[in-house]
Amino acid sequence: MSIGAKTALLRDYALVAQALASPARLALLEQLAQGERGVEGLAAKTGLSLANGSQHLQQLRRAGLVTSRRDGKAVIYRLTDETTLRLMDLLRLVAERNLEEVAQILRGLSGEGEAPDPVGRADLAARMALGAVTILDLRPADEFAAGHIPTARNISLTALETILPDLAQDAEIVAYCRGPYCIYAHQAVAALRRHGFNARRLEGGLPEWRADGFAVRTVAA
Amino acid sequence: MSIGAKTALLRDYALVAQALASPARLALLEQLAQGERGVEGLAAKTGLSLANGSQHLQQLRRAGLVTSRRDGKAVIYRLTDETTLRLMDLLRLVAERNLEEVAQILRGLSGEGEAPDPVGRADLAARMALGAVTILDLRPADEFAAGHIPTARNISLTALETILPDLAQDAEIVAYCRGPYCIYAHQAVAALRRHGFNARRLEGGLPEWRADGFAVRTVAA
DNA sequence: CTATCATTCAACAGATGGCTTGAATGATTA
DNA sequence: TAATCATTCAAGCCATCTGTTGAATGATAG
Repeated sequence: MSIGAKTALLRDYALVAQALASPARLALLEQLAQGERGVEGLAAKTGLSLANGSQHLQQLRRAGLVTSRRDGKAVIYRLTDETTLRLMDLLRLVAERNLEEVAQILRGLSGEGEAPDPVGRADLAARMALGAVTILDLRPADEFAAGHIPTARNISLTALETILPDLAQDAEIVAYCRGPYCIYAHQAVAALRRHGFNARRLEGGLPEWRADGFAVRTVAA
Repeated sequence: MSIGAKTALLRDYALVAQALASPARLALLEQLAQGERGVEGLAAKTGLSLANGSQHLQQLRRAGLVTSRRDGKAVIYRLTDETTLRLMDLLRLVAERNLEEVAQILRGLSGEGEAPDPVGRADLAARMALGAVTILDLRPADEFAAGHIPTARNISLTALETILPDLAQDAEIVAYCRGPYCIYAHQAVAALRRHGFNARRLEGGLPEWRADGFAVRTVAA
């Protein structure tokens, strides 16, 4: 009994890790961190087939990372709680520190120049109160509409060049996207810095900002 | 390039999760959290065959969770850093909150009575300064010898009954073992409370205590 | 009550993971 | 230099995981 309890516990803890152990499921979780969504939307966003996405979602549910409810004929999935965000961020942290390939990819995203340290979320909130910061949201328009940092401007990476004239050369710019796995903000910061702007990334993304209790604005549908 | 970078990053993050996704490897990590060890010792402690244990350890190394060095003809493994402890604890937290089986097993370990909240580590340190607490270390003697909380008494679960007369009925007792996965402390607390003692678990175990920077005593060999 | 539609299930093929056995490595020690 | 010893490698077997396809479910809308 006692010896079996330990085994059963380890098996269950491993089940949670197992749920995180697939690129497809991590992508689903990143999407779910933006807000709840139906199966079809999630599959489309992550490039999975419908049945495959559904199966991955069920695996996440068995591990307790997501829950689902019915809304009409659709099934809406959402993260069970924000602890999952911390798990995902720790996975990234360990990979970044200990896996050479990850460090190399991230260096590549930042271009030749050194990437400056990201801006802390409390830090950004303080600067926003002073009104002295330009915030760029690099996510697709629908995710921006579902919730974004107040005063942030939604812009795609490809359209970034076109708004350069709008930006004051001495402005302080902070870019963010989905969260710690998202690379758009890295690339945007690299591009802006190549043009001489003072740009940095936000630490984490919108989900982390929201989890910290900071204000989120939505666009009325 | 850009689209491939995202895929590669997710694959690497999943690799870290994959390393955690096996009961055998979680057991190895729990052991390694007590201190560095050779392959043979780790295999013996976790009940794995030598070759199998070696393969699991290599998988952990590929994911960057452990590192190894040679010492004479032995290979000594150790945790890369203490971030792994946080990952393991989060896995437990999610499982405890969201998986019914886990909650049920933990309730079973605590016996009929409600288990009191665990004692925080800073809390215990403060009480120790007042000298008003009895600390029990439930781990095997060799792990106790490799490092334990000062003033703690090493006692096995089976021998616990024999020391009951030593304990003052009104003493405050705090029990701990390997870490958040260890069940000895749960069981010891349940047994002590059945006998009317005021016993609680320490939050986490020795590795977490050490990671928080509190003093650890070792027994000279 | 029937038709519709989003989601899930079932069955399959291919790939990967886990454990065992026996041989190979590579640093030490005699 | 040869022998020893802890560890790792290689090969094989079985189990599990992944993604696909087509059918089944179950709630809504007509």
